[in-house]
Amino acid sequence: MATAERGELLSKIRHSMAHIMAEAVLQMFPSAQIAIGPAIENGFYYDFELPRQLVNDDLAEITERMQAIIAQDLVFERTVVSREEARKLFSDQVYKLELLEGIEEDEEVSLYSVGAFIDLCRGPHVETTRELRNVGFQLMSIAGAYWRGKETNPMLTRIYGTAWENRKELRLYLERLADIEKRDHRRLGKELDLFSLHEEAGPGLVYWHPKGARIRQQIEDFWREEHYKSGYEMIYTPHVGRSSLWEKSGHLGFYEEGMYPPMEMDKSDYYIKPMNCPFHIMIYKNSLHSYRELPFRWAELGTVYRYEKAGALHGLLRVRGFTQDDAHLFVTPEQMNDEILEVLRFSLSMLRAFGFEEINAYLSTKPEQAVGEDERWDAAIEALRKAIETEGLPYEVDEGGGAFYGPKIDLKIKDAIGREWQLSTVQFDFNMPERFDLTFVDRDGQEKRPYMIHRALLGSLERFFGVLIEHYGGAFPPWLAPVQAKVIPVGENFFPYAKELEARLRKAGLRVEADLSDDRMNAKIRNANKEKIPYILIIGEREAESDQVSVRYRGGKQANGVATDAFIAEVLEKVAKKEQL
RNA sequence: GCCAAAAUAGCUCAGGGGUAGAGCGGCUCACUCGUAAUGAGCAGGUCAAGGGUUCAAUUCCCUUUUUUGGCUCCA
Repeated sequence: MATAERGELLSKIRHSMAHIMAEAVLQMFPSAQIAIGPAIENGFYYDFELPRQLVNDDLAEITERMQAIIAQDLVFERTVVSREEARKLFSDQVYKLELLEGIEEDEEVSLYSVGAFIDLCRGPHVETTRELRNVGFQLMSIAGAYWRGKETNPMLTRIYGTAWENRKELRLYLERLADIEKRDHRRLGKELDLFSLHEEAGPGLVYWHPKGARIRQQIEDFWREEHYKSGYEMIYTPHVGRSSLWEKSGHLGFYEEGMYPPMEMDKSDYYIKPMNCPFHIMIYKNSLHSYRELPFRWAELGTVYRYEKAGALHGLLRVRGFTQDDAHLFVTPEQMNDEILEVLRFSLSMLRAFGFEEINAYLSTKPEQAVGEDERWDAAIEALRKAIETEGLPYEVDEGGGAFYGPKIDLKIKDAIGREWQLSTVQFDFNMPERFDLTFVDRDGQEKRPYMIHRALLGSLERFFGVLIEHYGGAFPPWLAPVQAKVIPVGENFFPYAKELEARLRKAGLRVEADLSDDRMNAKIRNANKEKIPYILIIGEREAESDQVSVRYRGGKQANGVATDAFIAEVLEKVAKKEQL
C-alpha cells in the first residue's frame, strides 16, 4: 500500500477509535462534556470534562466498552444538518456549541453517528466498526489539556490511545516504545554514571560526573578546534551583569520572567545572564571598528541560567542552567551572504561528525510584531534561504515564525531511531545593534550598522548530551567513550601484566581501565558490557608471552591474537576518524 | 504555571495504622578461575520535608519540595 494511502487509512481508523472511545466514556459518564477527539501521530485522543477524576483502572473499563461497541458492527453514518438542528442536538454540549460557532457560514455542518454517539465532525471515518475488528489499540494515558490549548481556558481530561491496523503493528509500536525507554538519557545517565540532578541543590541544574565530563571534554575540544579552523576567536565573559545592561538590551522588558531574580549589591541590581549577547556586545563596543576588521566571529561556551517553568523541566533536554555553544558574528552587509553560508556549512559538518546524517532546515520569517526595516528583513531572509538552497537541504518555511528581532534558520536532526531534535539555530538580530548603537566605519568614511548574527551549532551542551546519549543508546563511539578499553586479566596471576598494559595504553593516548577486582573474568566481561565499553581486552598467559591482546568488541565480536601495537593503532585510527565501532 | 500520578537502602522495586524487606550494588573473608553473574558473611533507611488526625503515622489528611506523563510556554 502506498504510504499516503496507508496514512489516510490509519488516520480514519484512529479518528474512528476516538469516536468509539467517546461513546464508551459517555456510557460511563452520561453527564460528560465532550470536546474534541482527533487522530494524531500513532493514535488518537479525546478531551472530556468529567464529573470525577479518572484513574488508571477506568481505562480498562473504557477499553472493554470500546471492544463491545466494535463487536456490534455499527455503521458510521454521515449526515448534513442545518446550524439550527445542530444547535438543538448539542444543546447540552457547551464545547460542541462553541465549535459550531467557529464553522464558516458557507461550510456545511456534518455529523457522524455511530450507534448512540453523534459527534460534530468533518470525518472521514471507516464505514462500519467491522473494519475495526482487527485494529490493535491500547489506551495509553490520562492527561490534562486546556480547552483549545489556551492557558486561560478550563483544563479538560484527555485520554490518549494508540491504534494500528492490526495487533502485530500495535506490538511493534509497543516494542518501539520499550526501545525508546531503554535509550532514555535519564535512565542511561544513571546506569552509566554520567550526570545527576539534585533536589537539594535546585531543579534543572546539571551535575556532570567524571564519565559525563570526559565526554563533554571531547565534545568541547573538538568544538574549539573546529572553531579556530573556521576563523572564529574564543572569548570569555562574566556570568552576571548590572540591571542597566539588561535594560538596555531589552531583556528586562521582554524576558524578565525567564530570568533568575536580581541580586542586590552596592546599590545595583545584578542579574545572572540568560543570554550571552549583551556581553559579546560589550567587547564590540570597547573600540571603534573599521570595515577592514569585520567580520568578527566570537565564540564562547557560555553558561546561562533561565527560569524555565517548573512543568517544562525534563532531564537534560530542558534545564535551568546550561552552556550554549554560542557565537556572535558582526558583519558588513556585503559579507552577510558568505557568512551565513559558512555558518550553515560549519553547522552541518559539526552535526555530521556526531553521526547525524539526516538534517532538515526550518526557515522562520518576519512576524507581525517586529523591529528593523523591511529591507533588512528581506535581505536577511534571502541570505538564509540562499544558504539552505546552496547546501541542498530540505527545508520548510515558517511564515511569521521568526522572533521579533530577526529571521532564523533552525536545523533539526534525526537520531538513530528517527526522532527529530532541534539543535542548531542561526538568527539575525536587528534589535541589539540598534539598542547598543553598534557601528563600523565603512570605506566611505560613514558610520554604518553591522549585521549581527547569533548562532549555536549544538544548541546547549546539556541538551546535546541528552540527545547524543539517546542517539547512541549509551554506546558511544570510541572517540567519545569515557572509557575506551577495559583490560581484563584471566586470573590474579596476570594482574601485574594488566597494570603494565593499562599504563602502556594510557601512555599511547587511550582511555583505559584495568579491572583488578576479585570478580571472575566472566563477571568482569559482563560488567564491561553493561558499561558499554567499546573494547574489552582479555589477557592471560598467551597474550603476555606474545605481546598480543584478545579483543572483544562491544556487541560480542572477537579477535584473538591481535598484536598490542596493532590494537593501539586501530583504536587511534577510529578515534581520529570519529567512527563508530 | 495548569491537570494528574509518584517519592521506601547507592540502583530497581515489594510492603503497609503497632517504628521496615528483596535483588543488584558496597564492604569482609574464602575461591585463582580463558570470553555475559563463584560462594558465604556483614554493613546500609529520619520510608522526600513540614504540619494535622490518632494511644500509636513510613502508611490516613493538608501544605511544601522534587520527579514523571500531558497542556501551556520556550524573548
